Amino acid sequence: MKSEIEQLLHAALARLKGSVLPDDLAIADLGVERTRDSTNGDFATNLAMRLAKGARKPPRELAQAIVGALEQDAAIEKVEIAGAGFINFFLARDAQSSVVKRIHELREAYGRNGSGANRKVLVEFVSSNPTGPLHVGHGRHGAYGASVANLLDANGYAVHREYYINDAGRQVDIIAVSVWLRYLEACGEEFRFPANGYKGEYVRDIAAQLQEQAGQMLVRPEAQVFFELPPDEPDGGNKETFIDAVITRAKELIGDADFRDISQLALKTIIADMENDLAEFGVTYDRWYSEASLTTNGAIDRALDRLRKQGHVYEKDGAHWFRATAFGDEKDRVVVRENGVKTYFASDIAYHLEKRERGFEILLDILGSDHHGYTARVRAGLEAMGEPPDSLEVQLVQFVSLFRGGEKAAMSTRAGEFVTLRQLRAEVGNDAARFFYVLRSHDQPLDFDLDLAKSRSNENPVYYIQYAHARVASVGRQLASKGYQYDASIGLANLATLVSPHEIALLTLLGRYPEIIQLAGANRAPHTLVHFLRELAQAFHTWYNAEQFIVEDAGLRNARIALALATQQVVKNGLTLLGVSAPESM
RNA sequence: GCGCCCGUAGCUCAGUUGGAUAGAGUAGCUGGCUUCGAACCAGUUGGUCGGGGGUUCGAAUCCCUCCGGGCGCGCCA
Repeated sequence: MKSEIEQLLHAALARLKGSVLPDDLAIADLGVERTRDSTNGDFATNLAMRLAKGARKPPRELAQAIVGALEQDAAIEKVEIAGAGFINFFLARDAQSSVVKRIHELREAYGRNGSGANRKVLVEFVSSNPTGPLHVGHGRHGAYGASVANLLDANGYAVHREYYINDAGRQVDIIAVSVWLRYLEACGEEFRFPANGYKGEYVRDIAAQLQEQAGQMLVRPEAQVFFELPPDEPDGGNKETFIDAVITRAKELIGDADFRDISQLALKTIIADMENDLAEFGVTYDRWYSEASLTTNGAIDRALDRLRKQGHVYEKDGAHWFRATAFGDEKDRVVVRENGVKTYFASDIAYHLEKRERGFEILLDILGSDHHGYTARVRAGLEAMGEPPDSLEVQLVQFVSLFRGGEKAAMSTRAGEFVTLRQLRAEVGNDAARFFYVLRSHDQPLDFDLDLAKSRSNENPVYYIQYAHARVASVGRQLASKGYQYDASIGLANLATLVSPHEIALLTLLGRYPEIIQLAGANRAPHTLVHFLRELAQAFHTWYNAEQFIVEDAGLRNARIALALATQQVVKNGLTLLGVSAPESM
């Protein structure tokens, strides 16, 4: 409807050029928008106010001229000038109710559109280190990323979902040595476990697997060899040395090959667990991309070659530096360390180059808000390699705090508090979790109210929306039990009988849905859809309480049921994009 | 110190990219089930949009500044 109005305005402005409006006037945006208040019509534009200066006419006078130049259109009932110079468009009733027909035809495709023009977008999200189970923070990334990917898909983008596995580097050694130490413990050794080792219960589980596979075959060292290190050896903070000593010792004792086998077992187990956890949460990927593969497939060498050929790498203090400052980053970045090992940053730009090589136009990274420094440097890397820096888009997701009984719930592994995504899902259910995670804008810290999320009561907003869907299903059952049958052709032929304010309000909202999908997709903002669905459910519940659907008059009855079914369809379409189920009964 | 994000009703948050009288949920208060599901609805109380200045027809939104909060700033990953 918006585009029809824009066409009418374009034609009107063309007619006014050279007389009321200057010949060379360029208008980029007609400013046609939905009105907030229906007393101002269905659509409005601020065009006259913006053009007033160039036309040297008062806004209202110019608005009058524009309205006078508009052609008649069957879909527009009337056009008004209001306020400082707004032009308000009121839709004809037929144009309002025709949305019900469209929804009946398109069904689950209603709202989907081609605005993405099939552009290839790679959405990378969660990408948590494979060193332990996913926690509630990752859950937000999963829910948000999956919903954004769904929205982009609905907007006609060619979407690819990817999880980047950090399966290279020191942390892999740390998880491996943690497993090995727990294995030793299970074999009866006694020692002080390193403070920076991974201490979760899952490590013991993997150690138990190891024990099953290996029996008592692995070399059991004299524990003293490393546990008699000086007690004042630093083993806290971030710059650990004790754990590195333990890793080195472990490799000496059992050999690199066995150590690698342990790390492979740990990674395989943990990744399988994360994949399973996310899949149960309705979050699935097209590919799990291994960081380690960047070395084997040559992507890192290709990336470094490109940087070197462009002259953006120099040597200092024995290390190789990327001149990131030449591309707007705040400091230069090491890509190859003094010891010859490539940095995480080298992997990162290689990964993004490789995404470009696979033909992705938009690289959408969904990252924790603590990664905000990362954007500038990866973008600098892309630009230096000759790729468009704008191809990288980063959405930062803020942290999650859990609240229980009005108190902030502690989230420490050590205290054995509620931390994992799996626990959260078990406590509140997948639907409530998916819903609550995207209820708030992703760039806003999230207070997750556990009591509210798991309450099976009227105060829980997820049920409010699902209830609208279930209620329509219930009407269908009631209809059958009263001996009626819904006849779509009668219903769609009698849409003109839907005239109450509640029905008009509902029709208007249904018509807005495709715009909401576009808006939410363009802004990477699933919460926009959540708020819309709440509004839609409210309009439905209001109508439901105000009118009886199952009435004698067959025309009215079928028309109302057609509207109810259209509402149900849109609720379902929206919830599906959010990964929330739309139950027939609750 | 430098950089990024943020501050809207008692609480949790929207606000369609600068529009019309700043809105929801929740909490409080008042009503509505013999009737398609009350997990619902109707009504009502509640605001210096952190403070100040600026830009313009028009600012919660853009700019400056101050106050307050969160997060980053490794040859870690």
